[in-house]
Amino acid sequence: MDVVACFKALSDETRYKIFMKLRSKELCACDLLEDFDITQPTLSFHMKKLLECGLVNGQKDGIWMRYRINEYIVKEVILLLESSLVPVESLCEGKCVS
Amino acid sequence: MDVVACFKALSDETRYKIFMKLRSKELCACDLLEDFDITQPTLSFHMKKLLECGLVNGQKDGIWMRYRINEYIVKEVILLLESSLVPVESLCEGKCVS
DNA sequence: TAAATACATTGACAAACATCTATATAATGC
DNA sequence: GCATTATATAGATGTTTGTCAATGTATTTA
Repeated sequence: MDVVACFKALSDETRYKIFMKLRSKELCACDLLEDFDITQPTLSFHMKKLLECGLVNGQKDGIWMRYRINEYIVKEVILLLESSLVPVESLCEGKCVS
Repeated sequence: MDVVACFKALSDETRYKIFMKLRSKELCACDLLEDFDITQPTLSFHMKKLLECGLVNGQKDGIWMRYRINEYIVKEVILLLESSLVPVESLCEGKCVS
């Protein structure tokens, strides 16, 4: 899991909105295309970024691509962010014997 | 809180590492500079990005700048990511009366 | 098999970004 | 006040990114 790639994927306004539109919903590219003022190739470019980092899964279904959030990866990203909230004491701060 | 700006801040390998180095520690720029193979102006550029989005706070202390993670903003980012994990039922899916 | 639909890929291009050197600013100590 | 130290800013530059038009590739249906 490349967390920096995940952040990069979410660091574009359009991709972040796409990600949020996928909350608890499977959507195909044509659904998403209706909601954004971008061309189909641009959407395809953005979906590729979201797929490559793993935040979104894509499944071919006939002529459609069904996209959905990969909760496993999202949870991993959350865990890494939470690790930045560890209280000072638990990090030893040079006082631990080990 | 501009969550996309936060993701953008963390979407660079160096900045992500800086952020992780700040876990539960206050560090000044000169501390950070030792750990990375970049020039001082480049570090300053990265710190500005981390400050602007709010993920990191900076406090001037004499000639030093003391940086630390802003837990409040990190928690907000985590909450937004968690909202992408909401189970389908709770989103109504068009079946709710309201 | 031919047309239509959904999506991906390519190539081009302007804008944004990460980096550097050089210089400026601010605080400290002599 | 002057030298030193820590950090910020400005300007330049090569790289990456987001976007589009044009085209390619599957898949379904007539």
